[in-house]
Amino acid sequence: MVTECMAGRGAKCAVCPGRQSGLCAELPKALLARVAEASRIVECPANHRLWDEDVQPGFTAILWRGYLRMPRYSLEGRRQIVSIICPGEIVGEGVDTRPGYGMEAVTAVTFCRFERGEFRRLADREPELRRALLRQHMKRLEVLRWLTWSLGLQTPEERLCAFLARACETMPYQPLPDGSGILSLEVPRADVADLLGTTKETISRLTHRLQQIGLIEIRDPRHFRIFDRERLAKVGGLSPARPNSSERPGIAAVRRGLGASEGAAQRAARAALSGPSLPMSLPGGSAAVASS
Amino acid sequence: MVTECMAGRGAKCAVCPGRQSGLCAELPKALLARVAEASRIVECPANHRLWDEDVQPGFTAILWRGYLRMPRYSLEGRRQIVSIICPGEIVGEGVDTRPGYGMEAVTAVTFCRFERGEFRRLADREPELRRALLRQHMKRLEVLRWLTWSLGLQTPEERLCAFLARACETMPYQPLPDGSGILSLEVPRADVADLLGTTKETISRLTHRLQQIGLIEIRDPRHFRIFDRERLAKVGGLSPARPNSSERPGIAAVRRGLGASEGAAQRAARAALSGPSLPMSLPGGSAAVASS
DNA sequence: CGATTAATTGACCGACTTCAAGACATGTGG
DNA sequence: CCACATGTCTTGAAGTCGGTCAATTAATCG
Repeated sequence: MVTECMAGRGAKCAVCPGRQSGLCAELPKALLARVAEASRIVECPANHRLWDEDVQPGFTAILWRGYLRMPRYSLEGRRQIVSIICPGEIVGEGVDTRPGYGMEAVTAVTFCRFERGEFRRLADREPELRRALLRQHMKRLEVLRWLTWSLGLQTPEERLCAFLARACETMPYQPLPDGSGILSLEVPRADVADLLGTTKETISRLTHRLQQIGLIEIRDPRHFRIFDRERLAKVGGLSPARPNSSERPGIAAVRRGLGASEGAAQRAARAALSGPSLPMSLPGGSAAVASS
Repeated sequence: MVTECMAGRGAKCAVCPGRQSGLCAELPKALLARVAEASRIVECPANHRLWDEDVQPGFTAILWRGYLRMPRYSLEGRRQIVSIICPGEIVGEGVDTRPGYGMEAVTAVTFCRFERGEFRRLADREPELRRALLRQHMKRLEVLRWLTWSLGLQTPEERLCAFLARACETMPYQPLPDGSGILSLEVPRADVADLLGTTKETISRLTHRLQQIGLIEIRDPRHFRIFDRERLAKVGGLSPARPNSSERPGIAAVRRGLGASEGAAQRAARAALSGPSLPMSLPGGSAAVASS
């Protein structure tokens, strides 16, 4: 199942797609070399289980390519995906060592593998690495908080919009001259559903609804044409107003924009109006205010 | 609003209720003294806002007494509480510095306050503190993951049971000779509702339903008599996680035993029947299997 | 190609939200 | 001590979103 690829030690990072994002992007070159030295490259196919929910992972990894999911099951056998790990992110070190959650490859993946304790030993010696690690933890926590918030008080429709908007930053997205772009959804419907706390049926219905109202176009189940990313993000409650997003945003930009929604005062004012409607309800037919 | 209490430096930890739990419990005495030296004690009343959602907190704190909540609002003004902080926990350092989330006192609180950077400087010098801090982060992440999972695929009823079971560990709980005990719910209904992603009405209805079936008894809105913690935990689905020892007594026991009422095996069997029912649905009227 | 899996679409219905009003406690001032 | 206000909690009735079940179509792969 697991193939080890013995690329030349030095060449590793040069060809790593994750080099520019996530943890590695934050490290100075000398340190990066030392980190690379301690690891080896591994790849495994889609749906491979990196570790089971009741087993402590014996290693740490930095994801090169592909996507991981972190599921937890209910007693009835239903599944909630607690996070999707994207290229450049680190897994297993400190954050993911609690039982109850497995780790599986959504797609075929390639990653840098550090044996047990290796990474921690490095971090103990290198303050720079430690700080980068802490920032990674914060990002993970941040994303998880967003998901919690979203599951708590957004509709599936809003969640899907938010998901798609973020996918434009974290998954293959090819901009077209007219401002739209093609998003390759690397994650199957079922996984999206289980991440967003809904069902595949609902996901299907919603994507088609978004198509009806002209937000997206479904070319095939895995490829959407996105017409208006900002509007998607807005419906998804990500960030009402983005200051100056230069093109080619990069992951960091999303994360930053994520929390910076609006001031407390503004929010309080709106709440005081007692208007219970969605800020940008979709014509399609979600609750919205409609009647009155 | 904020009262500073100038207790004698040395005496601080001796009288701190949080001394035995959370971060401080993990530190060696000498280090603890150094940590205490760097802080001062502050208290503030219920509903005081420690910081706003769009403001970076200028300090770090270890909670002595009382409870904090971490809310995030939707655009319509609805609120999701992303975490409840209990005595002994640390806030503001690294984990809570992202915008979008405020921090408010649920009850009157007392805490150890470290000025900006003070704590981080300490952690940079003290590996022990760093490790303890990391463990704290993991716990926070763990709880948040549980909440995410719960919001994703538990019913409000199950969530409430889980919440009550955990409250028996984190809030004043007085055991009675007959095996039951009195739980003082320090958190108002509205906060519980916003934590569990439901409404105060539903919380009210559910507590009364739990009373009807004899799981709890409502003495007054803030005090419940808990008859069977294990069963509560089970209904709440709290078993899969935390085989980790060294936890406070009680919750670890959930995994064993479970009495004659119903075992996991039985439940699994039911699930296998493709019965879509709740694992321990209550007579009150939740789904149940019924038809077939 | 047939066979298996993924995605779609439709019909049904029930748990929860919403809206609204009443009960209950607590506090304030006259 | 009562009247009144305020806030928390409770209870009822109605409406609906989204889950479940089921059946069809599309994609994928030996």
